[in-house]
This record gives sequence, C-alpha cells and structure tokens, in this order.
Amino acid sequence: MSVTSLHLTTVPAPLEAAGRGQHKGQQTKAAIIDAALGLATQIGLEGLSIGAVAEVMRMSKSGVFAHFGSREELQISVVREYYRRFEEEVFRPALAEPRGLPRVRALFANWMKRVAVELQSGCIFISGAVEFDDRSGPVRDALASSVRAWMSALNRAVQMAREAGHLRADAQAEQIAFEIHAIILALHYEARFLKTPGSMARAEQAFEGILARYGSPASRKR
Amino acid sequence: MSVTSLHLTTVPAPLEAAGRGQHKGQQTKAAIIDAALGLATQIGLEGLSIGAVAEVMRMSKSGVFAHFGSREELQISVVREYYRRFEEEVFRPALAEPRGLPRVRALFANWMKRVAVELQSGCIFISGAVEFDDRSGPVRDALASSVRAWMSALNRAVQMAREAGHLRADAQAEQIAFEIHAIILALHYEARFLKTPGSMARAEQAFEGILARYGSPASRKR
DNA sequence: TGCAAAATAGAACGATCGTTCTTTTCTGCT
DNA sequence: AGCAGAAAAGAACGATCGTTCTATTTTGCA
Repeated sequence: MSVTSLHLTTVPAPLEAAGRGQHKGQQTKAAIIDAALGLATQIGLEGLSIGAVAEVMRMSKSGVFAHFGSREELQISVVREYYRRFEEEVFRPALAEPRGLPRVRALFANWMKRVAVELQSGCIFISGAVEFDDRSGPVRDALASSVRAWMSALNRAVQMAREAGHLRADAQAEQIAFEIHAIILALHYEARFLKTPGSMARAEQAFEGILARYGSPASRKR
Repeated sequence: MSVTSLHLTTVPAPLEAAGRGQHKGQQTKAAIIDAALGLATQIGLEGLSIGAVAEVMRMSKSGVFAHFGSREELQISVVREYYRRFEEEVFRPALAEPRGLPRVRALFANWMKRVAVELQSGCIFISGAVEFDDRSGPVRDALASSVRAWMSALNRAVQMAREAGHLRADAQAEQIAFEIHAIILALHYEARFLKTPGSMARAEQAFEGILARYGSPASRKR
C-alpha cells in the first residue's frame, strides 16, 4: 500500500462501512465475538478460553485464535461489544425522554430491565471489575473506561435534572449516581448470588427513596 | 477406635480444645489457611491454586494438599476463616454498643473500616459472589450461608433499632439492610476498581441519607 | 531412646491452557 | 477457469493445574 493511499477519500469500494458486504473473515470474527460474549457473561472474562469459544463455534482453536492474535485481544473485543450493546439498550432509548427527571427515570428503568435479564446470564462490568480490580493491562483499561463512560453519562443526566429544577439545588450529581449504581450492584448481588426473593422490588423502592430525598421540595409529592 | 469412645465425656486429654497445644499438623494447617486466605483475597477463590499456596508456605504441593484432600476443601476452609474474622472485626465489637441506632451505626462503621483495608486486599464475599453465582457445590454453599448469616445479623440489628423507636414504625428492616449493603458494594466497586476519589465520603453520606429517610420523625435532627 | 504414626516431599499422571508453525481448504477477483 | 491470498485446520510446544502414589523425614508418646 502506497503512502498516498493515506488520503482516505481516494479509497474506493473495497473498504466498505461496517455491516453487510463484509469479507468472510470479518463476518466470522463478529460471530466469534458474539459467541465469546455469551460465554464471558456466564463464566467471566478470565474464564473465557479460546478452546471453549472454538467449541461453541465448531471451529478449531487456531482458527479462532487467528482472528485476534491473542486471548487478551479477544477479551478486549468482548468488552467493547458489551459496551456497545449496553449503550444501545440502556442509554440510547432514554434519549427519547425529555431531559431531567424523566430521562433519569428511563435510564434507571432500562438498566433494571437489563439486570433482570442478566440475572440469568451475568454482567461483565460487574464480574470484570472483580476479576481485574488489582490487575493492570489493556483489558482492565478497556473495562474501566467503558464503565467510566457509562457512569459519566449517568452523571450528566442527573446534572441536567438538577439544572431543570427537578432536584434540590444542593444535590450533587456524583452522589446520586453513586447511590443509583449502588442499588444496581446490590440487586445483582442479592438476586443473582443469594437468590433473595423480592430484590427487584427493593431496588425500585430504594430508587424512589433517592428521588424523594434529593427531589426538589417544589415537586415533592407528599 | 472402639464404638464406646463415642461417649465423648470419656475422652481424656489428647483431644484438646482448639487453640494451643495442637499437634504440629493442625498448626501448619492453620498457617496454610492463613496464607491461602491472604492469596484468595487478592486473586479470588477460583484463582487460588495449591501450587501458589505451597510456594508461599515454602512447602511442597503434596504437603499442602494432604491437609485438605482437595482444593475444594481448602477453599471452604478459607471461606470459613474469612467469615470468622469478619464476625470478629465487624460484628462482635458492635455488640458493645447499646441496641438500636448506636449499634447499627457501629456495624456500618466497622464494616466501612474493614472495606477501607480491603481496598488493597479485596473481599472474598464480593469476589466469591461473582465467581460462584452461577455455579453450585459446597464452596458456593459455604459462601452463601456465610453471607446470609451476616446479612441476617445486620437485619436483626436494624429490626431492634425500629423496635427501640429509633426508626419509623413503617420502615422495613430488609429494605434498610439492602440499602446498606448496596452502599458497601458501590464503595468497593468505585474505590477498588474505578479508583474514584472521594468514594468513602460518598458512602458515609449515603448512609446518613438512609438514616434521615427511615429515621423516626421524633428523633429527626432538623 | 526407640518405634509407630503423622507429616512432608518428590515424582509422575492426564488434562487444559495460550501460542506457534505448517498445511490444507476456501474465497473472491481477473 | 484459474490463481493469489485469506481463512481455517491440525499438530505440537511448554506451562500449569489438581490429584495420586510412593518414599522420606519428623513428631510425640512409651
């Protein structure tokens, strides 16, 4: 490839946009990531082995391996795909709601919906945090930056709710985001591990409690 | 050993109470569990390998193995020891406080103190929950029953606070325990994984928020 | 002090892991 | 249709794992 091809505008058809028309290799790579994501939600990123992915894909180990070059790269691809889906399911739909409390409520509701599904499959942002909390490297970095991106999106939504007058003027967005995050983590723990019945309802009630505490006195219901 | 020796009252000195005067084997076993616990808090119960424990103990793999008969039994021993220390550090000292809100505050404060230390080492009740949440077997059972025991102790303390009139009459102990647990989990996540600064203070503030919300109107401070 | 039993070491096993190298099969373009 | 390159398979490697078996050392009581 010549240096002049760095002028991307001159590149014709062969490099198409992601999606259809991919070469065979990219299609299978996407399929591998999908299978690996399914495995990783169950057994964790650390438990994810190339052999297991190959078995699910009915491919050889080396066939799977060739697409990534290392297990680490496969793990990173899984993290990125998980984040993409999380954004799609939780964040994007909430943008349809008007800024302020409605959007914050939608974010929490979508998050809860997702956790309800993950009570069977598992959440990579939670299991990954435990697996990589005292390690370093690119997998940890990919995980942490994904979670931070989501948390700061939640932060912004809360901040907008305060600016819209839906929350007390002295409410801190970071504090509220922290407490919302806490609810989700406890729900995941109690429902998925301890199998405590009624956890979903307790999480809902805890969320309402936060809103009652930080909600602006003007819009207080009782 | 004859059948009549089942009359435990007839057993003389050789079987002593746990503690001093142990045979060599029991001493080293306790030392192994201590070393294994230290490893498990860092790399998790699943990552705990007999080889690594042997290296720390400067023993052979088979020497370590012989004390437990299986890796699973070693893991269970670690869980039990962790629970014992947790009880000793968090629960027991709080019994010195009078029933009601003071004791609940002490439980939370001790828990926070422990988490602050575990931000370096890690918590088996949290990492274990992630590692064993979709598995079954004796290790999972040991973990779950330990956590349930602690959670129900916390529950009882909250319940007593309500009965003492320190909390609203309509406050549910399970709900409050859920929310306290949530705070600890979020603190662990944000401080240990994300390394978000100020997490300790946010956890404290969230706890005060819970008390403000569920505290009895009579004892409200402002 | 001596002797049985407990405690530990050492070597080897089958299995699984990520990775490398070589070979075969398949794809897609001319 | 044919050919170059991509994609996948296959075999093998060193390492680590839990576990087993046998041999050696150490302990604690008579």
